[in-house]
Amino acid sequence: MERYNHKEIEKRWQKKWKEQKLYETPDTVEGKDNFYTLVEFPYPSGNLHVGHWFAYIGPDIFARFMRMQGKNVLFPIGFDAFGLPAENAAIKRGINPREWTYSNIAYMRQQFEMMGTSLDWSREIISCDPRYYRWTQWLFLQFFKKGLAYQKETEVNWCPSCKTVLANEQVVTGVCERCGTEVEKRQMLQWNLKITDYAERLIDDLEKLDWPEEIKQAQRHWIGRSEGALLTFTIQEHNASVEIFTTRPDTLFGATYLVLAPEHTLIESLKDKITNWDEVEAYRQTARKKTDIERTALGKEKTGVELQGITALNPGTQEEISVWVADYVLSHYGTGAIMAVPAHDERDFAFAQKFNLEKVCVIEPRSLDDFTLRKMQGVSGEEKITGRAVAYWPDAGETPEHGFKREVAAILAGKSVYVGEGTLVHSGKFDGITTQEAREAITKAVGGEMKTTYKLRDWTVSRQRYWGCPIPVIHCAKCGVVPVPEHDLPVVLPEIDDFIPTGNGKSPLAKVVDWVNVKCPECGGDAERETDTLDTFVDSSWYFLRYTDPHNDKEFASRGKQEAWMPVGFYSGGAEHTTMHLLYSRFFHKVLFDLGLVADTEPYVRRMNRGLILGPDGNKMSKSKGNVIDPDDMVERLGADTVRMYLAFIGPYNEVGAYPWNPDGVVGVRRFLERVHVLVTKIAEDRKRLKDVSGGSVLIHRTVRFVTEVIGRLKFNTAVAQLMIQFNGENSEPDWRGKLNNKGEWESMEVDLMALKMFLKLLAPFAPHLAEELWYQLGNTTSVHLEPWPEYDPTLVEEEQVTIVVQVNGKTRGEFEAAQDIDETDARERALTLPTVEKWLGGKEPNKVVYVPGRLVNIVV
RNA sequence: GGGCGAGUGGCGGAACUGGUAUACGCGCACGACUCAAAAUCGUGUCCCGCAAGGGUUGAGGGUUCGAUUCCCUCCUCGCCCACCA
Repeated sequence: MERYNHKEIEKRWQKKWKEQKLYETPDTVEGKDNFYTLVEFPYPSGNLHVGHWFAYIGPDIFARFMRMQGKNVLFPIGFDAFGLPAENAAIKRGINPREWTYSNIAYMRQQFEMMGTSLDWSREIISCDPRYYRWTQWLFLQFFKKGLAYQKETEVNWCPSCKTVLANEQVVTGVCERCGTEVEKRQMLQWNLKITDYAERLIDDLEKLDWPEEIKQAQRHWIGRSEGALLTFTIQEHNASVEIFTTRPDTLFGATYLVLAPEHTLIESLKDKITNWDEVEAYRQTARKKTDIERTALGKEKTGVELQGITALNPGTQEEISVWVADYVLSHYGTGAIMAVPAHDERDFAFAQKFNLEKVCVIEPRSLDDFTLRKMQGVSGEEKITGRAVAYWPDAGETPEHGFKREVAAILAGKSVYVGEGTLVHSGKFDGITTQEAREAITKAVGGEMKTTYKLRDWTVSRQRYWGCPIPVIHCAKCGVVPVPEHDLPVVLPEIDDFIPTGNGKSPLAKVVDWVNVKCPECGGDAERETDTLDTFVDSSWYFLRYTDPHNDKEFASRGKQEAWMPVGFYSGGAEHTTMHLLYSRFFHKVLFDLGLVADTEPYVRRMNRGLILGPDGNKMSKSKGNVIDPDDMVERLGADTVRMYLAFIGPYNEVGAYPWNPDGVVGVRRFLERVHVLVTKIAEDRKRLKDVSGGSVLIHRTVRFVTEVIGRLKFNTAVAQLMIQFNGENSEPDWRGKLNNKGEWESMEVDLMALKMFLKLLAPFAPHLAEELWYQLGNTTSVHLEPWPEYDPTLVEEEQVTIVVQVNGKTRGEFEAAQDIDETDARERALTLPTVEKWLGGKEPNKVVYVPGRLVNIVV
């Protein structure tokens, strides 16, 4: 008998499947529903690591399962091929980015094939292919025409030493990754997409999605909706005003100063009136140099400068208040200016403490409840009280009520911050009303407006990089920004040799004079091409649509083909894309919907973030740590089926866990597959042992039910466990598979052919090569992967006889066998008469008996 | 600092809507086969205890006849965000 030769088996079937085009998906199949399974397309970094395997194996199992369930399954693949690493490789090693990318893709393709994935390669897309990015450009133009793509001075990371713009990932703790120089902020004219216009819909439409709650929650936080008010403060004597945003207009009467962000334009316009301009300007300069990290890391200590010579009028109190500039106010959120209420905001409180500014308390907490007070055990037994903004220990012997009063006194005296709700005080005619009522009342009274703001900022898509999709616009001195006419698309990325940045912040493309200089499509005069390229997140914001119609050269995807497949039924990917890619592509899809280009407003029905595979030492795999598992090597030694099945077995696929690769764990799976191989091969050699019994054993039916249910929930690890139980047999069950004795010879038992076939079908999604091999060995002549998924017999899986557990006071003291549907009276009777139970009762009468039908009796004494 | 998630044997993990905690795999121990070893197969394997029995799902409290599961507090780890007015 031949040993389990995984190399030979896997290679042979991979070739056959390819010849048979087993996994090519037609757009429609008579009598079958379509189902779209998607995995984020990979970046062609060079080779597939174990993480890629893990990423694709789960969905591959699922896709194979869905196919056998009778669905016409789209499971496509492509490459997210633009991006920085290709350009870096070009600069460092003098390789052409295109060649680098395409040779990586070629290598990765054959690795994917080795995995035994059921991907449909006929629909492959590559985002750096002009046939693809032509449509990226076309879509960009649709955004532009709708006013959703615009140019604006936007902040970039600038390395003064390399004289280049840096991507966020090139800035490590505030310094340039390459040269270690401190990174500066610099304003540059950049293309942005107006995602903020869609903020509300992006939040509201989350409701209807079948996504894990934590992903939705993360997106809500990212978008960051907050309800508040815009209030206007006039600048005394200078005929100017400042608009501020606050979520707490009810605290207006406690606003004792204003703070402007260093970048606020008003500062510049009041230059003449500000008497300490030099000081102010110096502060602004320092703030500009600071990176975000510095602004926050040194962060707790507040800094700022008063704008001397100007004051503002608090529209509530009509009192003059001072105006400050401080970098704890962010220019890009709200209006870039705040009213500071030190008595009721922790940051303002800290600032006021430092600069000795007045604090006016305008809210009085009504009761303990306003503090959301909690009593708890302290270290030495005393009680600690926490409120929204306070946490303190009452003095010895003090009751919580005393502590509360003391704290209220501290708040009223301006010695403590209180950010909770309560009743207004020191607020003129508004005294006595609740903070909730006051929000709108005060806003109205001072002529402000209620306003919803979002943390979400517009999406800057300009990149000063070569290896990206060219932005299809032309700058004409006369006509301004002119879109490239659609019939001139694609704007092809020119082949160049010099990828070194220009030094003035422009993309290397700016040096390609022939390419840059064009005639204006409108006036025919001299004009220049835009030299920025698009963020790669733009490429990946619509790729799932292209898969539905990958070869279309008339449209980005025809409406009919889209509708055959969209929306994506199941989308699997990494947790790192929760707020970026997932949000961007949802935004894209909504815009396309509004343009009448797609049918749904949401692209993905179901989303799952997968876990992470760690090195054997429990750390993230990295070359420097030497804990990288090379999948090629594992496949060589153990076979793709083993690696696949081990990855399925390693932990629950639908949870964002981190699973260490255990080299010893893999051998367990390999041993299992070897046993399966030996068994089926032996049986196939000795056909007369096969017995075609109708029905199959009870165990196989239960296994079918279990595996079916669990694959649907993506708990592949338990499915594998059940397949092992099935194969090893269960003591209580008649052995379904025959048995080998110690010498590897058959005991004279017949094998249930039906059960064996069902087993191989269940195995097929996990170990597709081995299952196929054994399936043919049993005499079948068509692929196991084309078989319908086995069905279980519901009458067989229900147990008539069950074990009912008997507890006394919640502790298990015995059990008895009974019919599944035994009624309460009988169950109670049986339980009470068990000798062990009688012993534990010790003659006492039970107080109560709880009966859980078909499961347990709990006797309480 | 905030948000989200997780803590179960020596290890990865299982346990459906609260109902026999530790399935399955690894490891380990013993046994069979072998001259021997590897491989393979079999048996055992949460802890304490000779046993009867008792204890155990990060710690403490609560709800319940019954809690890994629900609630509260705390601790630890992971991820994301980080002065968002």
